[in-house]
Amino acid sequence: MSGSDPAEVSASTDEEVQETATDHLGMRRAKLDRLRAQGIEPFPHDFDGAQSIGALRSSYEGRLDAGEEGQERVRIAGRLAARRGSGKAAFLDVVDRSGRLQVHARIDLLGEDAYERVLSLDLGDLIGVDGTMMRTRRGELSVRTDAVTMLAKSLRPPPDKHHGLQDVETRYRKRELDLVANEETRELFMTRAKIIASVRKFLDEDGFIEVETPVLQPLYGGAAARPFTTHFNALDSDFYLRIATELYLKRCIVGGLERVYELGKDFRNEGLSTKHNPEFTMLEWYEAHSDYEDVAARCERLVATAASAANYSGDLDFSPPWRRLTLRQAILDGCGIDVIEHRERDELAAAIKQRGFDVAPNDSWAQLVDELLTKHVEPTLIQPTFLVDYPVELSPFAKRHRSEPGLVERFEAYCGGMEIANAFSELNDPDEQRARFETQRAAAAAGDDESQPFDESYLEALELGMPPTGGIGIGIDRLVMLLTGRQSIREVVLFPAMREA
RNA sequence: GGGCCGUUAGCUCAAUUGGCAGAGCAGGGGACUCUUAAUCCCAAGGUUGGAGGUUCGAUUCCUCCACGGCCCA
Repeated sequence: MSGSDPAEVSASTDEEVQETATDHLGMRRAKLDRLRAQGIEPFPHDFDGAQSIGALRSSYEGRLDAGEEGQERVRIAGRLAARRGSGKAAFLDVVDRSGRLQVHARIDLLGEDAYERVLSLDLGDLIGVDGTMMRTRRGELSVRTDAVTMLAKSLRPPPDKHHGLQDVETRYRKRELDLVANEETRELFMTRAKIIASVRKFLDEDGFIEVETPVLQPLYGGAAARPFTTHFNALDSDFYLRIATELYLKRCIVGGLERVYELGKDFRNEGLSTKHNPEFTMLEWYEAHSDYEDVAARCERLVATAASAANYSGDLDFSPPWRRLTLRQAILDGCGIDVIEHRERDELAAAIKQRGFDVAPNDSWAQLVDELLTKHVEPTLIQPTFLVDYPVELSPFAKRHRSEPGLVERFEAYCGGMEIANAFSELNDPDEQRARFETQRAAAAAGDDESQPFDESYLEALELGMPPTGGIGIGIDRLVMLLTGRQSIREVVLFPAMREA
């Protein structure tokens, strides 16, 4: 944009401003023009040396009595959130990521022109403030300013200064408005970052290395889910967005990396709900020479660590050890049906009907078990609980149980009525893995669109030899929901998936 | 996919049986040198989500559509 012509700017006089009194954008643009006409750059390039408001507040804790003025020069930067008074002295509330601080602006310290510019600031403008620290007579820590700098003019009005932004749809679609208006939202996403940082630190300190495996995959796998499909132009072939990182991470274990983790997005082409966003953040780790018991122990320690990083203070008790019970026992407790006693499909279906529950006519034995788990057990698992020892039919990548026939060494972690983790002693016998893929192929042929595609290159990797390995996937968004007390995944994802407006 | 609820000023919310669509905040003009949801005075601000229908008259009743929330599948 070229420099504005003062002659043109003068056309934007007070009469014209008055004419468009409720044209918020127009009013703000007029002020922008006026600043430029005064030779003031409304979008300067930098503003060095601003202190964090939160840090400044802490450092003045217990310092300065009410009405007292300090000597230290300070500089803060943030968004103008409120203004009180005007005549010859005004109070501004400036908000940065760490908090809010009052600024006292006086005409005798700023001079008439600068004070006039302070009065013409709009709520939402980004400003820098220089001055000295003081406490008002009522004890409010404040900056007594002698220089206010426009850092970026805001051309749109911010949401209500007191009620914030309430409309859920707008909060999700325009998260920046939510972040500007609602301190709670800012805090939530800072907490989310602390949780994720604590997870990385925990694993790094335990000798894991963070790796990055393909998001775009020629074949998807590692979970029961439908994928997103895309076209790779240069290769002229269809690719999939990953639904899990599992198979590539185990290839890293085959390669000798011993302890690996990946923290990133998975994509599942399925419905949206308060617990499902189609792209979501997953943590998976794999550790050589471990089994699912070792993984469970690490999982409960990791979650407890994350809870403390989040300053969690709710009703859930994450301290290890968590409750452990078998899947069989959990379903028996939850609905009085012993799924292992009824190992045949029709037999189980009869038992379920006898209990008065519906049975979908085409569900397999495994699907019936999964249905019982999801409907009757999962909602009751509030305190952290490991359900252990799953049927082999539900777990194509888990190693058969060392003592229980027909079961695999697998657990799922449940908390707050939600599944948050899924783990197993990894199947490393390539021939058995091949047989499991064959079973999946048969399921696919029978119409199961969540079955595992046959992955020959994964089998080749296993044939090279994978050490005994334990692995896990943890849903990070759900973990954040639990640790921040949110009921919807959309509250903890910055920009959740939304239908086009 | 089904059920229920919602959509009104920039934001937060009202509006009686179907009878001129209102307030607070923000924004505009003015007063104010310790306010903090500042206060006081004045003026302004609307295609009531969209399209139809019923009616003399629709924010209100009906149908369809869009978007969202909650619950169910």
